[in-house]
Amino acid sequence: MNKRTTAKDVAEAAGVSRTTVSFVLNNVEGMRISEETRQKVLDAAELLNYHPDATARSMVKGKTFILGLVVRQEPDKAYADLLLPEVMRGISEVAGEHGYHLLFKPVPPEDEKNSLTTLFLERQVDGLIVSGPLSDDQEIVDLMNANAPIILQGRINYPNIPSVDINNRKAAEKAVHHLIGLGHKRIAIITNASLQYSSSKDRLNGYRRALEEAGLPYDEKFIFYGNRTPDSGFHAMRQILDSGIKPTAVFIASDTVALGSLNALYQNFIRVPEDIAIMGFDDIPLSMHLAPPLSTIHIPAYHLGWNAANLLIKWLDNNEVPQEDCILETEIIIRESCGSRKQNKEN
Amino acid sequence: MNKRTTAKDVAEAAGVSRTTVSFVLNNVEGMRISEETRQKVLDAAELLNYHPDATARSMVKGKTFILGLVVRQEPDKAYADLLLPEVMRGISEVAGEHGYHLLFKPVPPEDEKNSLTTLFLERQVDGLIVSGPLSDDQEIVDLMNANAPIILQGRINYPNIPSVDINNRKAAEKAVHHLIGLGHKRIAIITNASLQYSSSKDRLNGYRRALEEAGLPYDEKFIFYGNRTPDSGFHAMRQILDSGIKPTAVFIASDTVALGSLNALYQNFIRVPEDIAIMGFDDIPLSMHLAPPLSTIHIPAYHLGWNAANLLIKWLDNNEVPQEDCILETEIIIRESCGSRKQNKEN
DNA sequence: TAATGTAGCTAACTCGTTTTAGCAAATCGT
DNA sequence: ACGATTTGCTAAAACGAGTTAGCTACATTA
Repeated sequence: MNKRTTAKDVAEAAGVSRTTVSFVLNNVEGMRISEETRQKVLDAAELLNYHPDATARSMVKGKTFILGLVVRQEPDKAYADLLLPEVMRGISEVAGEHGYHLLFKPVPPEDEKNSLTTLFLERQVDGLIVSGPLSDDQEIVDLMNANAPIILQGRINYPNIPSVDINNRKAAEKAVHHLIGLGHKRIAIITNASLQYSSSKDRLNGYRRALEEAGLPYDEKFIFYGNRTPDSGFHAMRQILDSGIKPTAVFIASDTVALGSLNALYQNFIRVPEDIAIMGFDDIPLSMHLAPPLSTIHIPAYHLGWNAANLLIKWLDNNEVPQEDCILETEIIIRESCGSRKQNKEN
Repeated sequence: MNKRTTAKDVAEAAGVSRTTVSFVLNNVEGMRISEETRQKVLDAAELLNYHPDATARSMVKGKTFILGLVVRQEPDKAYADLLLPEVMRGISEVAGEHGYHLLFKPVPPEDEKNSLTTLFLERQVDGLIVSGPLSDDQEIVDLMNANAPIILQGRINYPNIPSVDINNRKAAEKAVHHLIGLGHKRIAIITNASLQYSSSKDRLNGYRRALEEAGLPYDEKFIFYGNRTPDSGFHAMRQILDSGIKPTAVFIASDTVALGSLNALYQNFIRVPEDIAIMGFDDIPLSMHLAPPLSTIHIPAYHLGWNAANLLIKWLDNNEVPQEDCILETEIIIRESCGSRKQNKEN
């Protein structure tokens, strides 16, 4: 069991002090090191294959250089989320550029032991990005008040928490408006998740607004609930079919959920879009490959992650709390699942 | 800017030494602490909301309690992988139970700066799980020789590297055998990735074996290449259609790739399974929800992750290098994309 | 020649824990 | 009542870096 090589070993090999080794290897400004010594140190470090211990460095710097990405869901749902990887990719890209690593962890809301707070207070991470918070997430509020650097990917009912998000309400409105424009009057909705999540609530609100603006009735019998998984979409669609409400269109507020719904329709020999129109939400990468390709709302997931990471790192590096929220634009993507009677063809 | 509370603060508040605080909070065996002092310390820690600094603890323990999950792919492909989240879930579950966190990072093979080695030598992580290695991955060999705790999820051409895997060759053979059993004689293949990856090579070999066993010709004109993305599947299928080889069945060695292929067929009004049979591989969670539901080979992804994490943690905690490889069983899942003329119905 | 400056380096402290070795007081045995 | 043991606690070292303050030797200036 050979031990790690430390700065001390390099110092001895080069015949200088540890201090000098540190100065050379970190290119410390204002420190006068002769070119000769410099080379000796570099050669010794190279020879011994020296890599500074990140833990020790964290210790003295007071930073771990790790960002935490926390998803406010049960692990099975967190890992089933087909949009999240894109968000992660955005975060990971920025993190890498700035020398940060990414620690990923699903932390369900009521989880006590592995709580958000612990993650931060034990200094496992320098800061957190919390994806998909509840609209009333007290733990986040507490953390913010304790000056924890934390960026929301989503929204909570509490002011002044830096966040990166889309306008869910407006986007859902756009989606339903599209269905209405195609002549649909009996439009059901399957939510993306339970209404304790702000995104679910907002999307449902958008659905309602669109109906009301068009003078169509908002009827609770047309509301069904998904919970982020294809399975939940499967069951919700079965409920719709069993309910006898006979919608001509369904707005499914999550493409992941829509996957299961489409399967339920397929199994019942109901054709899309001929027999029923389906409008999704999220534009997960595979939506375009479904049969039929899914019309949906595009969320710039990569950019959400990118922006969240940038805000957080600016906070950490410059110690300046981001002030304005970052709201990115969504885009309606018309493919084939609504039967584009209008000859729309974006993307 | 209020400072963190340290063990020293707790000690002062409780009127004892830091040593005692440490003993009490860690329940150190064999150390005699009076119940009275014990309570004073616990109360003080509670009152001050004390959380021990993970970095300092790592420093003295010589462990970070972080596992690295490294994917041997470009970030865009790593995050597009629809099976990986299941593997992660398995790892994450075990890691959590043993007090480890999970650091995720795509590290493409030729990447110099963010290399695997750095991750380990700088002691960012205690050990690594490397997913999807190249069959000839020198960096992994070097790391192993440097005694780094590292578990492969996959296989490389080098002995004695602990790994968790499936028998790709046999599984692919099973898949193609199924197609042959249905009467197909003109069977094309789209690989899951480039042949530098061992899994791709093994699956292609399985395809070849199945054909040869059945006395069917192995023809290079029937081989097409995917690279883990739906897009690559789309293009490969287009090539098949353009090639004029007119297969009656295609074995696509990755469900993710198959997604794009199915889309290409859909766009060309080619029906599955009526006009062409499609056999997938991986059984990603959404395969069952596709239209038509995809027949495929089930990989126990969660359990691969679970086993990899367990091996790694055993290695780290007990300092015993796992000896035997762990090969999990696959299962053929017959759904509808091959047109089950035989009345098979598993799952 | 003595005072000042500067180039080139290092000793020693710091970060917040865990852990080893050991000390004083209380209890025990005879 | 005196030595041996046990109880209950603490001082100090260690982990591996970064960083501050300062030291020596030599060059420059008055």
